[in-house]
Amino acid sequence: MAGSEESKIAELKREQDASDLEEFIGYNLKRAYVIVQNDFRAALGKDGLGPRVFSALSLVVQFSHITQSRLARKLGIERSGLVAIIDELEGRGFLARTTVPGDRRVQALVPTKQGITAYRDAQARVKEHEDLLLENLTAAEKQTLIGLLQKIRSGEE
Amino acid sequence: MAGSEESKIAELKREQDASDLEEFIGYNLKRAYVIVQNDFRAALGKDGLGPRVFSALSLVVQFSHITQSRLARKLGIERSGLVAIIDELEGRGFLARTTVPGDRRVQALVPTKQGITAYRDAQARVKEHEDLLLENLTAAEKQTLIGLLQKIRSGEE
DNA sequence: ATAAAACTGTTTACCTAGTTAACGTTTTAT
DNA sequence: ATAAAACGTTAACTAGGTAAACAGTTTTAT
Repeated sequence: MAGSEESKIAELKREQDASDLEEFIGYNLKRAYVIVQNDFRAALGKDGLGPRVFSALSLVVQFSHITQSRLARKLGIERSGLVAIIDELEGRGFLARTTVPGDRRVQALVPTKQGITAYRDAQARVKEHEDLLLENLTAAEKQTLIGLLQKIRSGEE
Repeated sequence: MAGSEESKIAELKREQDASDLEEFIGYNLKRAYVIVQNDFRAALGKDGLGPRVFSALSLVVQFSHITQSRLARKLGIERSGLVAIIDELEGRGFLARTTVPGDRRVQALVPTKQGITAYRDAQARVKEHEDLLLENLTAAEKQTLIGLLQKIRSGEE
């Protein structure tokens, strides 16, 4: 056992904060998520895109002409919930709902030039903030973390 | 480069799903968090404790006579938000708000016997479900994950 | 050919989880 | 003694999501 004065203090401090909760993946996940999400909001500012609107725009830019149903599935949310998100992006002039010749049910989502540049800009700012927030994690650690999180995600269809 | 038929297919599939979003820690964190949180709810059932109520109870059991302010700080939420949580736990008969002799502002939170057994029970069920959900992660991976998440958490005061 | 089933986008009502600002009470500092 | 701070609480608000129902459209069975 470590016997130095420092480690005893550190041990004591850890004991003080320690709780059953720390053992749960879910709890740690949530606490970390809240921190990163707050940083995200700080990165894009008060009138900037919210996390979910940013995510939707990202996918529309990358997968032009995607339908709302497919987009909702990709985001892992219900398509009813996507409506307000697309409304906002359309309202900001970042994408358009366009009709599709073969199928009058769907409306393909097409990013505008403005939407594309807005996304590139936001992407850069978020990345910058995230890098700063996580500066005490090495590149390898970040990659490990993403790998483990995706392993959790891979469980769901 | 891998040349087998399988790897080409796997590569194609990965490409199809790949998006800028996967690079963001925040996005991966959120998606994983949603999965684990849903599992948590499944573990405790429709009328079971919600995640935050469970967390609050956990800390009250472990730190008997804690005040609401200190508890809120431990949970990383505002003390105003804690009121409803404590109301619920008190309503279920899992804890009591008790007056403190020296200070008439505070109300020490004391778990009832019922609260303690309810917590032990819930704790076991959540752990069981979490283990099952994360069965494709090794014990070492889970520990690594927790360590990395706590490294993120350690950034905030 | 026609009826049934399935899919698309949408609205509405609801739920969970949290914040900020204000207030009355009590305690601490000056 | 008085000002400042801390405690628990309420009220109004924001964010993010679900479930159920709907009208219109397309696909599938028969």
